[in-house]
Amino acid sequence: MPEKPELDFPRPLTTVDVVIFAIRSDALQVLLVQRPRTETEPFPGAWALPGGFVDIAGDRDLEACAARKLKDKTGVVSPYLEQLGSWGSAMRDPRGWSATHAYFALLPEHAAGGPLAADAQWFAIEGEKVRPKLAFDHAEILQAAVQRLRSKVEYTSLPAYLMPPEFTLPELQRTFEIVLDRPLEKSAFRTRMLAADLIEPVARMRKGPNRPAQLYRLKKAKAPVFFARTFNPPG
Amino acid sequence: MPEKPELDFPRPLTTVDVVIFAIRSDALQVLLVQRPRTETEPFPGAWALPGGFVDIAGDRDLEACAARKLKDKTGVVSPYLEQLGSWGSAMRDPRGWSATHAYFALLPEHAAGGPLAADAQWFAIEGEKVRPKLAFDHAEILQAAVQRLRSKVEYTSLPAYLMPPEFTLPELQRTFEIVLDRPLEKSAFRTRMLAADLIEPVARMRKGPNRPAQLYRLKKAKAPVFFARTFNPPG
DNA sequence: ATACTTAGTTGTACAGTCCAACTAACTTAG
DNA sequence: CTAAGTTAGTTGGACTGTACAACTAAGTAT
Repeated sequence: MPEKPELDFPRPLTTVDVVIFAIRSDALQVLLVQRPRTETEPFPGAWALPGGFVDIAGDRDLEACAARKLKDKTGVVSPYLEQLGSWGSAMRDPRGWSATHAYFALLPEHAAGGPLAADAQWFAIEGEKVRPKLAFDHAEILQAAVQRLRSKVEYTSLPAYLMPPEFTLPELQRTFEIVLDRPLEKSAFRTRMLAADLIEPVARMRKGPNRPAQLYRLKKAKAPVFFARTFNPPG
Repeated sequence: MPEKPELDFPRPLTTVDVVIFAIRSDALQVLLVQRPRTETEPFPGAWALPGGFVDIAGDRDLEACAARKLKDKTGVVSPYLEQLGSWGSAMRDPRGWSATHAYFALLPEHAAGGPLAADAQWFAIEGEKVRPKLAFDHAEILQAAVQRLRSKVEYTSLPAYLMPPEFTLPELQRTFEIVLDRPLEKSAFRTRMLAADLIEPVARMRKGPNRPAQLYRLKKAKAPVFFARTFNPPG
């Protein structure tokens, strides 16, 4: 064994990628960025998750690095940022052994409407994928993010982070349904949401062509609520 | 901007750590290793999670690296190995910016009884901690592992991986209770386990000083089962 | 007024947990 | 041989929350 063997080990490339979700046009969408068309870069011109190398001089930790990359592309700070997992192997990046730390973020509708970085664009989720072929193993990471989001939406209040500051219960239910891609039962949904210490009514109504609906807002600084059951007990 | 700026970025140290759980002496225990007492190593003599640097020449991917480290310390292959998350920051390792990919593994009782590496030892979980002070941020990682395990045990069949090849329903319930650190209701537990397509009876009974109990085994190659509810609805 | 649409409630059925009491099968003490 | 003790396993009633469906409420449009 040589001295200081470990520090002399070659180190993997280390990146952070962020899967940024929002509801836009009544659909679940994800933010992608187009890779530069430089020949020295892998996957030139392909779409990829926003992300990049950890800056060990500037980034305090992985989450700060993820928040920075999110802010770079959207200009906003996400109300919800969760670590998704890490992917590392010899093959995933043609430049060599690399590992990425993946996060996923939920942006409220109004925040997702703002200006984006020039290379960024929203894409609708279709199934667990997105239409363009993604760089690296980002299709796999995106699929894991969609699965994780859907599975948590079964028993948590995560979609509340996708809502504007004030919203009605039918709008909240619609957001759950968009994420889950299946209809939910109205009365059970209302019972569950109102029983949770999650939202509170505001003194206004949403007026439309039909019966007005009560407006609610998230109780302040609210962490996601965990429910004791999934929505539909399985088969 | 210099050319090839990113590849010339200094890279973080990259490690993999494994939180290995087993039931021993009717308690949830975790495997720790004692760090070498070499002066050039950080935390000499302290207890730490088994792990170490990724070998980019030998390890195909992160999970293979975790499985290798598990095998090094216990000699066995875990029936359950799940990624827990990653921790990376400028401060967690005195040698510089480092990131670790943490996994957690569940060993069946009989596999956890075998010979260990010389520097390895089992420790009981007390609360969400272990008695010795751990190196690096391993106390935080261990705490996250215990929380993840407990939370998943509320609605999955994970403890089945901690059981020997044949076991009774009361033994399985006891394992759930050890992990959750709280008693469960007998009839609801049996209903749930038998309704799940998880275990099957074998043609033998566990004989003891009292009424014999039916022996079961896991249905083969069984992925963990997810239940639609937690055990005790909160509130 | 009447039809239409969406918001919100109500009632019955059902699934599964909670709690408690019960029966079953074995060992040990006397 | 019987009685006591222990653990395995079942049963039944109360309760919680979803499923399904029908209902009422409040607005707009014709």
